[in-house]
Amino acid sequence: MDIELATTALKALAHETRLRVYRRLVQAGKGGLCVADLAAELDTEANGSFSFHLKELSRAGLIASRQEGRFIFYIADYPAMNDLLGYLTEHCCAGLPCGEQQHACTPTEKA
Amino acid sequence: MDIELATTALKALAHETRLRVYRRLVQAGKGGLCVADLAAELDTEANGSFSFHLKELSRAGLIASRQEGRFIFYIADYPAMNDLLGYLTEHCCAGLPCGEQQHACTPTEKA
DNA sequence: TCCATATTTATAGAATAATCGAAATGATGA
DNA sequence: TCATCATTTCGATTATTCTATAAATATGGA
Repeated sequence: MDIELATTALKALAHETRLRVYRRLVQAGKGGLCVADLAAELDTEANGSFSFHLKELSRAGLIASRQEGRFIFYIADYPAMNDLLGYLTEHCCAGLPCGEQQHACTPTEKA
Repeated sequence: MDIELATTALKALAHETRLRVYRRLVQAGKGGLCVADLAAELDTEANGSFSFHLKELSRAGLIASRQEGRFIFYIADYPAMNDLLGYLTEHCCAGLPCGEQQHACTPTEKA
């Protein structure tokens, strides 16, 4: 993780719609959600603006997509998330013990 | 943590200068660093632009300040950081076991 | 008091990002 | 093939954020 990648990811998350999309996908697990369902759940429309935000999250490497018939499913990229969180807290607290724990979230096959 | 606070924090971090400041302060521990030292370490200048970025991080609740003589020390707000990280990963992976660990970083008195 | 240092505030212009509506693409089933 | 649904692309407009510069405030020392 370098600083450019990190700011791109943070910028992508720094928007209400995108943050809600991302959190919902993180919660959805490995199966992901298709655009229409995602929009419905977040009480918004699957229009140009929504598509733009999905692309921003994709571009930042935070989510990926997969086509299934005429639906496109988006899925959270868990390793990318863990990298970002790790980057924020790296070498914290001047090396003194502070109860630091690396965050880890690696979904199982079933999820 | 609500979504507005979260986007404010992420927006604050989504800038190269501010992210570098923040990471440096997280690493500095409870003592923090004064503006001039911070700027020197990050190879930038303690000018209006730098001050603006510090204020953005402050406004977002990510850092705090304390005056000591004519120096102002900035300090990372660790609980705020932990709240933000927790917010991003809340209820991840559809409730299935995924090795999730809450991040925790609570500096000791000495730090 | 006067000066130097540390930091912030103010303001304006430049750069970036967000929103909207309409048109375009691509997959599916009748 | 045609109509339809799901989604993206494009272009214009508006809003937000960044940078730079100068001036202002506050502190401590001569």
